[in-house]
Amino acid sequence: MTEQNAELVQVFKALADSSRLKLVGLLAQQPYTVEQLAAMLGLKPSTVSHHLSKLAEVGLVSARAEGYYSVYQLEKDALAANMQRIFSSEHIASVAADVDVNAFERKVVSDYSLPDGRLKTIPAQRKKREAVLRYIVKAFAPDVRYTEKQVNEILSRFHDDTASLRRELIGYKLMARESDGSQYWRSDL
Amino acid sequence: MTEQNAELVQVFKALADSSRLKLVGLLAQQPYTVEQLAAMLGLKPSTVSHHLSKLAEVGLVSARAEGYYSVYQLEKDALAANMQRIFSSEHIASVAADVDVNAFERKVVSDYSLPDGRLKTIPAQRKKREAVLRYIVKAFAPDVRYTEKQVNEILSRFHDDTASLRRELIGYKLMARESDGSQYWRSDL
DNA sequence: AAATTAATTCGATAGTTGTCTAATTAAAAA
DNA sequence: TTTTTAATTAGACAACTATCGAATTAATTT
Repeated sequence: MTEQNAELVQVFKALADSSRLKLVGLLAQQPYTVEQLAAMLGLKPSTVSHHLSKLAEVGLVSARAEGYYSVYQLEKDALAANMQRIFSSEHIASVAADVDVNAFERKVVSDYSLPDGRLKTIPAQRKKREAVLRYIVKAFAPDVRYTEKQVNEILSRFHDDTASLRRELIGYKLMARESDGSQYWRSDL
Repeated sequence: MTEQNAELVQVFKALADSSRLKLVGLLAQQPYTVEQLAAMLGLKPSTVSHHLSKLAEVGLVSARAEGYYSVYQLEKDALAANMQRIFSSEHIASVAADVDVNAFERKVVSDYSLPDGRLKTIPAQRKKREAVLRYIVKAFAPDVRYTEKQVNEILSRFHDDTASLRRELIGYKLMARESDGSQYWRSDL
């Protein structure tokens, strides 16, 4: 989900600043007031307050009121939990879960197709040729046997050079044929 | 050291972007070319190249040339190493190692001091009073016994209300005295 | 009640950065 | 060799943000 990603990005953003990283380091030792932290970092209290609220937004620190002081402390559990969460390998994988892994192949097919659906050319480059062939092979039904003539008939809807297309489909193991060449069928499933 | 901090900040910055986090997620599954990644993320190749170079700067990904493609892959070891490094509690502490923890107390003393070194007032607030007293007590030599008269003589260089200062020094256990009140000495070492 | 004081919020500014298009480089295909 | 093609670099623009000073709020001390 994208929200997963967004939440993670927020945590990283919160830590991706030198001043805030120092704040976390200081609060890891003991709680401090805003004024104390400001003096130690050489920043204005308003600036430190701003940083602390960013850290608090993602749950890394919390404040308790004491007199008219705000005493901030590190939420060590939240920090540890985030770290666990962030770097478990399953999660790394899921960060990309919502991106469209087929977008590249679709783009290639689109780039090589004319408005009427025929191919401009057969791509010379391996990756792109394969993408186009994987698209073309879908024009054949699964579990159906075709004669060479029928195969050419279908392939001609994509490009005149049906011989090349047929040879490549076999080469990439997207289609297979009888050793006597009498029948063809999809073998990409 | 500040460089430690700076390097860490760079790693966090590298991960603090939604697109780059997706790139890491994708490359965690398998290597890809820039063109493929661009299609999957819906970005221009130049943008993806820019992101990848940021990730490469901190060692999270690397590229190998293959034809005129650049095939990028995730440096899983570097990722794991960073994670270890980042979240070991010792390191967290060291992130703040170079900030001046005494800056707050020095600022308080400075704020309450006149140009001639005397106190404007004795701070009413506990934290600040303690900071000032810790500064004043340094005017007494360690391991020396003082009469009350000598104590007052020294304290009068800071403020006329020597009685209050003396009482507070005892109260904060920065100085001690004989039960008969005949002798005073530092007890803050 | 009046005056201090710590914290927060608001507005402004300077610096950073994500993204794009255009130009350049390097390598492969024709 | 000439033409494609993938990648990178450079330049530009818009969005974001770290920091500060001023104004506001909330709580304490006098």
